[in-house]
Amino acid sequence: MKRTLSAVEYSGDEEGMASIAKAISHPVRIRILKLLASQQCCFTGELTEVIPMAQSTISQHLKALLDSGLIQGEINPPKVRYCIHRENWLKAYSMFGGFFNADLACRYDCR
Amino acid sequence: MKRTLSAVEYSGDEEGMASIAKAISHPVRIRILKLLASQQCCFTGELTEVIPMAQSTISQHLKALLDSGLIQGEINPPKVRYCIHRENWLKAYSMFGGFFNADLACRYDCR
DNA sequence: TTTATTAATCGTATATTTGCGATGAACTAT
DNA sequence: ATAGTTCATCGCAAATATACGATTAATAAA
Repeated sequence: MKRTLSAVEYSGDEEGMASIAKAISHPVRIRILKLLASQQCCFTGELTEVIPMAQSTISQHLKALLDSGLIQGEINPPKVRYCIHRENWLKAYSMFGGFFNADLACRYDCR
Repeated sequence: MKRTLSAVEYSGDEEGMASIAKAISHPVRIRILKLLASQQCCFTGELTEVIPMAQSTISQHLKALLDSGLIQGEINPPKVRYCIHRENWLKAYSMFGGFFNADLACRYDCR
């Protein structure tokens, strides 16, 4: 890609929000998160059985979620147990809540 | 891309969330939304002056936001006035709020 | 040690996203 | 009618994302 020389500078907030949003911008990752969040305790790789996708693909999506910080993984050989990363989950909650706050946005009607 | 024949079926919710998330998965689109949301009244194309990016690129991002439903545009020749789409904005608020609801997710600690 | 299980990673193919300049469309003003 | 303004769209190039099968790594079980 032809990249701008003087690239736009974004705030940490802007990049953070975008990064979390990107993590949940694919339906299968939303499903994975819902599955993990609905487990009483945490979840392992039965995801592969529940979601009709190649194991490698699901592993890739898990990595994306890990990188976003929304989940965490605990190695439990030969299995790996994934679960929601509580702290970051709460952060995301307040992040999106603050962003989509109705009071901040569109105080006046546009029409 | 080699596409799965029997693609995973997603719920409307899953696709809706993913679609909105994708719309805000780029920092410049977050900035645009923040600019629009912070305007007392609505905004036009001064975005081009405020954001150091080619006009065509910004137009593309605006289109992406339009398609997501998060903003709306009113043609006001030769200008176009963009603003937050209040109703969909509120929908997004409750959507993300419900998703990241702390009670639903991670009731138990994983470690 | 050998075998089985689980999951990450590699390599590859294809699709999508991102960014730009150039052009075109729509409308105003002269 | 002509020129100017604003913005969308086109066409291109490069980066990223997505999906898969094959392989590898790590460990448990035999």
